[in-house]
Amino acid sequence: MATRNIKEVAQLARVSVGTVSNVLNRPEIVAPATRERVFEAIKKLGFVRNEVARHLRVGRSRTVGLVVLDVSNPFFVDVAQGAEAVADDHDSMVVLCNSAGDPGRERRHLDQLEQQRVMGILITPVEMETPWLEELVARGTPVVLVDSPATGLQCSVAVDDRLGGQIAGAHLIERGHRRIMFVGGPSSIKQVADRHAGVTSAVAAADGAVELLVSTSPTLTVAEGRAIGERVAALPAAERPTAAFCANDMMALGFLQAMASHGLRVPEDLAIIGYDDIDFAAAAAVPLSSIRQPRELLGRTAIDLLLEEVAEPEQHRHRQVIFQPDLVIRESSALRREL
Amino acid sequence: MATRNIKEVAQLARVSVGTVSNVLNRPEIVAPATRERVFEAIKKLGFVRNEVARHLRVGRSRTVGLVVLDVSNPFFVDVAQGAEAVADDHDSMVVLCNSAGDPGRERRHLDQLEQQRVMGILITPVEMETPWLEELVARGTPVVLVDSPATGLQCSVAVDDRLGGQIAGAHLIERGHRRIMFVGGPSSIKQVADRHAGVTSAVAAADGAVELLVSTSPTLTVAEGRAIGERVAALPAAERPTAAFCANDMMALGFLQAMASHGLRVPEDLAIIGYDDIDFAAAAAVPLSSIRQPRELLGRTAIDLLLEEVAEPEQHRHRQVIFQPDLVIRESSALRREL
DNA sequence: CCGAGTCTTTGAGACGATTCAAAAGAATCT
DNA sequence: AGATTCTTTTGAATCGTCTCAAAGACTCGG
Repeated sequence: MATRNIKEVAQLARVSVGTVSNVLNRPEIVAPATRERVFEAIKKLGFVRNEVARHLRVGRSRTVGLVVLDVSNPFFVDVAQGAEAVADDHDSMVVLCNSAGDPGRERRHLDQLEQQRVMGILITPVEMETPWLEELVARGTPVVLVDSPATGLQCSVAVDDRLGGQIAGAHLIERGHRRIMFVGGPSSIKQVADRHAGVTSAVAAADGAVELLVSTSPTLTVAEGRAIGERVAALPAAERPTAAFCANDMMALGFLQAMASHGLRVPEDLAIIGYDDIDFAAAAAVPLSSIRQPRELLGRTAIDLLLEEVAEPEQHRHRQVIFQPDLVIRESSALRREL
Repeated sequence: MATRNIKEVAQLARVSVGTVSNVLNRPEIVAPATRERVFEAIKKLGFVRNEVARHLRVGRSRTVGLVVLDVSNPFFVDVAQGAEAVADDHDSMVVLCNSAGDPGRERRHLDQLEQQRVMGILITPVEMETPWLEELVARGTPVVLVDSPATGLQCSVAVDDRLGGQIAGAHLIERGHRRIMFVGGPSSIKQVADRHAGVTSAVAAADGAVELLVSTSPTLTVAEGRAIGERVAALPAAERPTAAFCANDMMALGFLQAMASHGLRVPEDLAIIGYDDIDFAAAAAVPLSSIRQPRELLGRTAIDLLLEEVAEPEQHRHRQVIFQPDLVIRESSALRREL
């Protein structure tokens, strides 16, 4: 209730509001004695600067919005932590928003962030075409796309998902698999589409000797992975793939659970490889092979690009940063299959 | 750049700023024809309402801060999702802040939130005594403590951690364990202290027949769990506990990994039970027994209490809501040990 | 003691939306 | 037509802070 303002502080310290403002923002230009008086008044009143008014006057905010596809996926949490670490050093704040794969929620979050006049937005869009994102950019909010296609309209950081898919596919083929399933999500998500394209090209390179099955689901969750796993486990052995490449580790974990509950052994009966290499992948029932992405680095780089654009809007040139994924082989795909 | 304001809209629509504001806030009191003209102007200019100015004038914000101990712990992510679901229905926004167990970071986040004049704060404090939190409350920001002690100064929601510890201890004792280790964190964290007290009381109830070892670490992470696990695995079998109760599932997962890498079988050589029952617990190398907490409900209830306090500050009475934890038995503690 | 520099402090506008008393305009009734 | 009521619209004041031109206070050399 008793929220004090600069004017009350000025009164108590017997100075003008301008001086109080100076003490707050450029203390070095205020005479030490005055400065001291003002500090005392601030402490006595319990004054806390109203960032809202400051922001209104100054015109730019110190917070950055980060809109992710799924907060319950540790991959995005790690990206967020990377971004936050950098923001901290620039006394900015990252507000984390969860679109949960829903374009409607995504849009509401973007609207809110724009209304708050955030400094900028980092986003992993739900869909490849997002007209309102482009309008938002056109109206002047800097945006950096995270782990997503580069449209040239803004900066982006991404990991080469096509390459990741290719590496995963090549690895399974090298291990002797000839019947591989891609367990994916909506192909409207660029990452999913690229990983799929990657594994497809690896299969194509194997000269027709390898068969690629595809199973998709609306979301990339543990539950969906388990559901697809159930269906696969129910197939007669001859029709079943011998390996599954899951679009992310969450699905892979669910898929793995389904195998276990149906008494199928991993990797003997079916090998699994996931994507992202989240920390929980190594702790799974069968430690999960995965395609590793530099998660924190992704977040750090994204906000670096944003801060760069904000600092020098004039001479800023949009850039596309692309990282390489790595293959991490664990037990779930360790076995070499006899042909 | 081209960020339009209400005045430009008014000009284009040939009305006063007051009318534009009315269209935005109480469209029903504006004549349909005028309303239409204003909407057109808004669309043509790409006007987006400046929430900062609005907030300054109106005095209350529509965002709630949620400060958690560890964003990388899915438990807190689930709490956050519960809170966000409710916030959504009240077109409010939850901003998630991570104290990462560091009182300094916690304080910085609280300062920032107070400066932003958020509607209120939900927090799982790092330490039991947090003087600046009390000052913040005294200055008028409503606070709800989440999963934390009730001081009477504000509302709180929690799960009975003592009971949870007791249930976990009783379960292990019932399974025949006589040498149990509590794998905990800093006892300055109330949850840890309570879970410890709970298991201690369960041991005491067993009439001296059971020995309780304690191992603590500075943080409740997978890495710390693994480190303690390494030390335990290195002990001669006779000195080793036969069961470990970990202060949360993250530590339990780390502990489990250490067992596996030292060739110790779970639950045969050593049983494990965790706390929180995060989704990944069931997907672990050995599915993890755990004490389940109503995670989303915790978040929902917390923000409900906050909204209630904000809506009627006068007649609001602070309340302490306490939920009961449940025991979930999985393979990691399923075995009955022969005495 | 004066004038030219330095330091400090002042205070009147912004910033963009909301509010609300009052004015203007329309409709109804006598 | 004039009085009365109801509906719409207006625009000045306000929220709390920052900015910046200008005033005031000091210092110092001549």
